[in-house]
Order: sequence, then C-alpha cells, then structure tokens
Amino acid sequence: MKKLQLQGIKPIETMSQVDRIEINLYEYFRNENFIPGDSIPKEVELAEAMGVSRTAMREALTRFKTLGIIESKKNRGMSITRPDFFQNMNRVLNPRLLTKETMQDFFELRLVIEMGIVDLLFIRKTNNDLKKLEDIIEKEEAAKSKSDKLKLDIEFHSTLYQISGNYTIERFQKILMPIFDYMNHDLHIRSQEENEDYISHRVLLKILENGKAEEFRINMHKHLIQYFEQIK
Amino acid sequence: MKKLQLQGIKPIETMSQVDRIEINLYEYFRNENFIPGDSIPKEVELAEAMGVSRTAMREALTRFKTLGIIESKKNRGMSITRPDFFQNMNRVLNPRLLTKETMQDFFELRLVIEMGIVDLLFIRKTNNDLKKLEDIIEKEEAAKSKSDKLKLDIEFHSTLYQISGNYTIERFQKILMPIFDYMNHDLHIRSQEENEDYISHRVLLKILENGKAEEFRINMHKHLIQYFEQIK
DNA sequence: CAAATACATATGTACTACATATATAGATAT
DNA sequence: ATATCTATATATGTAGTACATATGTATTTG
Repeated sequence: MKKLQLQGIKPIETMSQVDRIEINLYEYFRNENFIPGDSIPKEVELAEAMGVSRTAMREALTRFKTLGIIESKKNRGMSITRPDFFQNMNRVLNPRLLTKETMQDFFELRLVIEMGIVDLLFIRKTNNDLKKLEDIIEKEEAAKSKSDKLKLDIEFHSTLYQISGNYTIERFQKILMPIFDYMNHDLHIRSQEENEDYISHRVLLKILENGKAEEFRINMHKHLIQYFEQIK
Repeated sequence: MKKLQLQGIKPIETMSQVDRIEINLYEYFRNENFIPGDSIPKEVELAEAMGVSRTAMREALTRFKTLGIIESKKNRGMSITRPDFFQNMNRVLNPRLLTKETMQDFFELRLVIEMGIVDLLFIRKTNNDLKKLEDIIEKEEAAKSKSDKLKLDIEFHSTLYQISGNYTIERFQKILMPIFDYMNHDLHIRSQEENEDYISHRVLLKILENGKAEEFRINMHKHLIQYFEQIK
C-alpha cells in the first residue's frame, strides 16, 4: 500500500506511544467538556488510568503546555487554559526558517489585510483616531532622516490596524512585522518620488475623514502600488 | 516592585529551569545559524553542555518538537525543521476554548480577507479558474436542498481563496472554517431573499471575467452585506 | 485571634535501566 | 564480485525510583 502524505497526518504505524497518549488526552479533554479554568486529574492518576509511565504522560502533557492548552503549578495541579494562537506563531517566526514562498505569501497577506480592513475603519473610526493620524502625518512631514520617515510610515499603518478595532488582526500584524522588515532588504521598491500619482498619507486621512470606503480603497491601492507591482 | 503583566513574558523568578533551558537552546540555534535539515547535537551532549539532566533537556526539546522547530528519529538524532505555523493553530483551534471576542475577530478577519484578496484574484485568475467557478454556480442554481446550497456557497468562496494563488491564505481560511461553522449557529443572518439588491455569485463571476477590481470589490461588499451589518 | 510553624501534596528535576529502531560493518551465499 | 542476511553499535523512546521545591492546609504558639 502506497503511503499518501497529508499535511499534519502521520501514519498510525509511525506514531509513538506519546503520540497516542496525546490523542487520547485530547479526546478526554473534549469529552469532559472542560473549559478554561477547570482543573484536570494529576499526572500520576492520568498515567495510571492510561497504563503508561509518568515519564511518557509528562511528555504528552508538556506538548499541551507548549501549545498553551493547559498550565501547571506546583502542588496546585494542572488546569485548562485559553490558548493564545499567536504566542506560538511568535516563538516560531524566525525568518531564517521560512521558505521564500511563505515569506511572499505573508507579504501578500499584508496587502490583502490593508486593503480589506477599510470597511472596518469606516465603521469604527473615532475623532480621536483621526487626530492621532494627523499627529503622525505632521511629524512625518517634518521628519528629515530616512529612518525617521520609515518609522513614522510604519506607525501610520500600524495605527490603521488599531483603528480597525480588531485585536486579533492587530496582533497578527505586529507578529508579521519582522518578516516585512527582513523582506524589505531584498525588495527593490522604487521611491515615492519616482511615482507620479503617489497618494500620500494626508490624502488617505482626508478621505477617511470625509470620504467613503470605496474611495479610500481605490486610493489605498494606489498608495500601495509599489508593492502590488511586485506581485506576478 | 509591582509586577507588570505583559503578553508572553514571564517574570524571571517564576521561570523554571526548563524555561531557561528553552531560552538557551533557542539562542544556540540562532547563533549557530542552523537552517532546516541541519542536525543538532544529541540529547546527552546538550544536557551535559548545559549542565542539566537529560530529563530536563528532553522536556525543553519536546517543546521545540511540539512547535515543529526540530524533529527526532531513533538513532538518527535530531534535526532542524521548517515549522508549520498553521499546524499548531489547527491543534489548538477548539471553538470551546475561544473567547467570544476572538471568535468575532476571526469572523471579521474573514470579511477582511475576502475583500482584500480581490486584487490578487485579478492578477492571477486563469480561464480554468473561471470555468471552475462557472461549474459551481451552475450546480448551485440547480441545487434544491438548503444544505446543498450552503455547501456550494462555501465551495465558491473557497475557490476564490484558491485563485488568489496564496497557499498560506488558503490554509488559513481552511483552518478558520470550523469557527465560522460554529458561529453560524449563533448569527441571525437575514436570508438572501429579503435582500433587495442582493449580488449573486453569477454577478461576481461576470465582473471577474470582464470587469475591474474596483467594481468587484464594491459588489463583493454588497454580496457580504449581511455579514457587515452584524459589525458594530 | 493573628502569626508563625509544621506537614502534606503535586509538580519539577535527576539518575538509572532498558526498549526500539536504524545505520554501519561484517559474514554468508549465489 | 554482488547481493543478502546478520550482528552490533548508537540515539532516541519508555519506565521506574528518588528527591527537590513550592504551595495549600492544619497545628501550634504568642
């Protein structure tokens, strides 16, 4: 029988005992309808109930701890926790470990999100938000050094993520930042000056204040045109 | 001294030995400039070099294995691997473990991505893709039962993700699917029939064939209006 | 009755022994 | 000489025991 390889699926025969323990535990957690905060049986009980050594059980438990599904305290035992998706992503996000394709994917994802959050911006924007953007733009226009300008550019876009009011997206962006940083070294982006109909942050802000979402999207696309041109 | 709580940062004094081993190892991996495929020293060597027991070292190594940063084979030792971000996400993605807020965030993220990928669609669409969408729409129009319609609706949108040519986004969507499924039970979405200017999949396809990205975005927004109306 | 102390308990760390899979070298047969 | 089979060495996987450490609970003490 040929072995078809699928994402994230191991053939049974190559599963170690700990793999099976992990699956058993996961089933157990689900069946018991545990919710975050609930405490679970202690290590020795779990090990005995499953007929394995404490060592192996601990290894399976370590996996869950690593994923943030359970946490443990001395003498207090272990309890279910609310996992943080992006925490793990963060631990793993070393650009050196990424393929070029995945980096390109993330790069595109950024553009996708920036184009996509426009509707959220118009639903959630407040006067305070607009003021904040105004401040950034003023600093940006006054900035002399290239690094200062870059910093404020990033701050402008980060603020847009904030205004979207979506904490998950905001964190996602923060985590992906190092990748964009890393990629910028490779990209040969033509400078804004070479671009005839360049859309400035100020124009975007004006539209966000008085315009409509559709208009904003069109201009955001123009604003990001240098990046879109890289995509084939 | 007050203890300020920050995302993903533990106070030093509460760090266990294994926590410190993990940090040490991570530094080591980075400094040695390991890339996927490189093999790393064996357990006992690492343990001795760091002056800890094999047990504790193994626990730290288990964490890396869980995150997909290293893998191990009997007698072959351990080697650096290319981690798969979404694999871990998948393991953790139990709607029961999500807060309402995070679910809402993901729900919005879906809308953001569907609005945002439009430009990628127009860059990457092929005749084959258009044909595939046509097929789905025909089946959809012929479908009688509600569940069949729903299935084909999902298939249409999934195909858009495929057409975007961004594998990472495609996987992301697949992983988030169960959440949307789960949420749909809670949402009171008014049916398409109640909607006067409802934009059908056929209209979207027409625009994708002959229209422009801007036009498509406007209509995609109308197509998703029932969902946008849920957002405050 | 409050504070200090002793004790019990569950996880954390260490050490040892052995199981298991696999690469390598060596022996055997064709 | 080549292929196949066998033995052995090796690194990870599993088991078991002992003790360390932190923390909750009960007890003693002022």
